Amino acid sequence: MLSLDFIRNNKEKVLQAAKNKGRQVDLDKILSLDDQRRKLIQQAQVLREERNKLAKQGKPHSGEGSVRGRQIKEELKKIEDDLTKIQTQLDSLVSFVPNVPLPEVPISKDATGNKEIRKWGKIPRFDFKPKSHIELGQALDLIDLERGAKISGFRGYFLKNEAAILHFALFFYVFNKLIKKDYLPIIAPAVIKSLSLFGCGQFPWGEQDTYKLNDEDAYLAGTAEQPVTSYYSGEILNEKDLPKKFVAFSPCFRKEAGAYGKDTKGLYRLHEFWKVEQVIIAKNNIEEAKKLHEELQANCEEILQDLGLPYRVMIMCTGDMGEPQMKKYDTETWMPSRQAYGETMSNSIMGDFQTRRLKIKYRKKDGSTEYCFSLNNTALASPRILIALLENYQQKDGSILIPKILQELVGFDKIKNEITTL
RNA sequence: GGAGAUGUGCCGGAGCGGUUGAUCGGGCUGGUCCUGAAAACCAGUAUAGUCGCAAGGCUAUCAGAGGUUCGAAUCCUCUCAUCUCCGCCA
Repeated sequence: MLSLDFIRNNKEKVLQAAKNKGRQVDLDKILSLDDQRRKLIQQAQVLREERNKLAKQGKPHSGEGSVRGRQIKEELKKIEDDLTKIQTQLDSLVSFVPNVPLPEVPISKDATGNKEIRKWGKIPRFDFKPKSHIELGQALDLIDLERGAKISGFRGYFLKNEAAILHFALFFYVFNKLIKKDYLPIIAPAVIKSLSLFGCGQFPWGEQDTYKLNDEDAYLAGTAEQPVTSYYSGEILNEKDLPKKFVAFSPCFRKEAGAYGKDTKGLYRLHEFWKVEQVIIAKNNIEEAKKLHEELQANCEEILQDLGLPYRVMIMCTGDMGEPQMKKYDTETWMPSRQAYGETMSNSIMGDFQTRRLKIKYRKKDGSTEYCFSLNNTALASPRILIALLENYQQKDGSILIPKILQELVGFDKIKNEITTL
């Protein structure tokens, strides 16, 4: 959420940003509502002041004071009702104003405007017809999509045998790696309240992509970003404790409401997956935030390099970034069956967009307070990463090699070309 | 799921209709003293909104939302959270 002051003083900038992100906002309406709001607040304040003065005289029960008191009560009631209406309307409109991208972000309507900034690794050349992870999964009894659909529904899956072990080992490996870099390990709840979802900017835009439970205010998180960024909501942190770096693990649930017919086969687009996420709560300083953003980026690239998976890094253009974001890198990993890079990590600077909604501040040395900045990047999401892992490492004999770094953890160095029952 | 209790500032803990944003104690920050430290003493120590160039004023906030009243931390209703006991259960 942007502050009304910022909107007022940067009207053109905000308007342009919304346009570049393909969003419509009515800033004139917002500013005029804000004017009305402030007038009403002033009127209410004057009345309350008078009421307080009368009350302090301590006149009991009847007399002139109580007559005026009753008048004030009525006038105040009317003003407060008007104010509530305007405030509600204003809050709703402001909550829809997207964040302003940084100057270096390419301006474009859609994904075609994303720019590749870096590439790593060699795309494997197979001297045989490589299988997709679906075929491999079936041949080696690693993935059961049929029974997944039978039991869980569309996009359901079972991971079995070595794939199940690999899935676990990847999380553990990545978790430990980031702990060694002084990220605080945290396991986050997946059942969360709308506060978190609104605070992170998932709502109001992404409601149709979020599972709502039957309880009054309970949703399934789409990412640990939501619970973990909200962790300090309503709190004031100490400047000396910033930045707070988390490595968070949680299940993730997504309805994929807008994705019917997209990536319907295999492990690419699922309703339910697990993820290790990096989350940072930082000072309100864009230069520092950019450094941390690069750190988050370096971490996820290091993970792909450890795993020996070829990838490229994209800077996302205005039209392909979310509303809360100021700058975003997507890291895409090579997936042979797609003959393309597929998104595996997403790294964003949110500025104070989320922290303003969540009311996360920090106290500076001079005693004043300011909204924090928030950032987050995937560390590893599985099963999606298994696509790259299984497909890139497959061998002519039908087996699949395991990256060195995981071998000790999983207890084998290859998935043999035979159905194993572990 | 059933029964009961409780929710006050960074923490502990008063207050139970009328200058209470809130006694007091602790903590924290600054200062005095001291070779240094401790102790002691002095001062300061919430957040948000709003008006103002500023100094500063005003308003709101005692879990949250409503209500009663001229006036609410104090009374009423609902919600939420926590604790204890029973039941169930990884």
